[in-house]
Amino acid sequence: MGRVGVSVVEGPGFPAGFFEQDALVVARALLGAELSSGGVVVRITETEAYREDDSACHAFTGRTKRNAALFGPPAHWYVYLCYGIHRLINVVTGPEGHAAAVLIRSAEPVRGLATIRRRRRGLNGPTLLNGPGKLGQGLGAKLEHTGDSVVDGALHVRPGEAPSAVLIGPRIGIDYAQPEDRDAPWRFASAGTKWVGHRRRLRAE
DNA sequence: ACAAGGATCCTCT
DNA sequence: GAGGATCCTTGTT
Repeated sequence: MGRVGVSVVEGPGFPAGFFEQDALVVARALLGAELSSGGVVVRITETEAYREDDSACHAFTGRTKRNAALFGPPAHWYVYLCYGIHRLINVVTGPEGHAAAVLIRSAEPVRGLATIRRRRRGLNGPTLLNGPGKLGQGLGAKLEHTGDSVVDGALHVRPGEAPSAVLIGPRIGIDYAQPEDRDAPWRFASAGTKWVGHRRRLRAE
C-alpha cells in the first residue's frame, strides 16, 4: 500500500523522496498518518490526489500567485480558501515544477477533542471532521501555512498506522472537470472507520 | 476598482 | 439528494 522501503529519512518518520512520488501513491500512503497543529492531533482517514494535466487540479489553467505553491518543491503545504470560508489542506507532491498535490479530506480525532469541538461549534461524532472544510476548521488551518514544511511546521504530519484496507472512489465536487478526470478513482479512504464522508461513493479496491 | 470564482457545508425533504 | 448560503482572495480591467 504505497509503502516505501527506503532507509534514508528526509523528515521525521518519512522515507527520503516520499512526497516526491506520484500524488496517487502519496494520497494512499497518507491514510493513517497523524496531522498535528498546536495541541490537536488527528488521524487521516480520507484523501484525494490532484495531478499534473488533471483538469480538476487548480494548476490546470496555468501558474498564478494563488496556486504557485503547487509548482514548488514537494512536502510543503498548499492551503486553499474555498467559497471564501473553508481552508482546504493540501500537501504538494512530485518534483519541483510538477504541479500536483494531495487534498486531505477527513480525519479522526486523536487528541485535543475539546479544542476541535469548540472550533466546530460544539458538534461531536463522525461528522466532526469528515470534509475538507471541517478539517481545516478543526485544525485551525490558515492560508499562511502555504509554503511551510509539512514535516516541521506549526502544522505538520507524521507517519501512523496504515489502515487494514483501503476504499476508493471518484473525487468529490469536481463536476467542472473533464469526464475522464471527473470519473477517475483518485479518492482514497480508510476502510472500517466512520470518520469519512460520502461513503456511498466508495468501493473496495 | 470590481467581478467572479469556488476541491463546501448545512438544512431541509 | 438537492438547493441555497456565503464571503474572501485573486485576477483582470
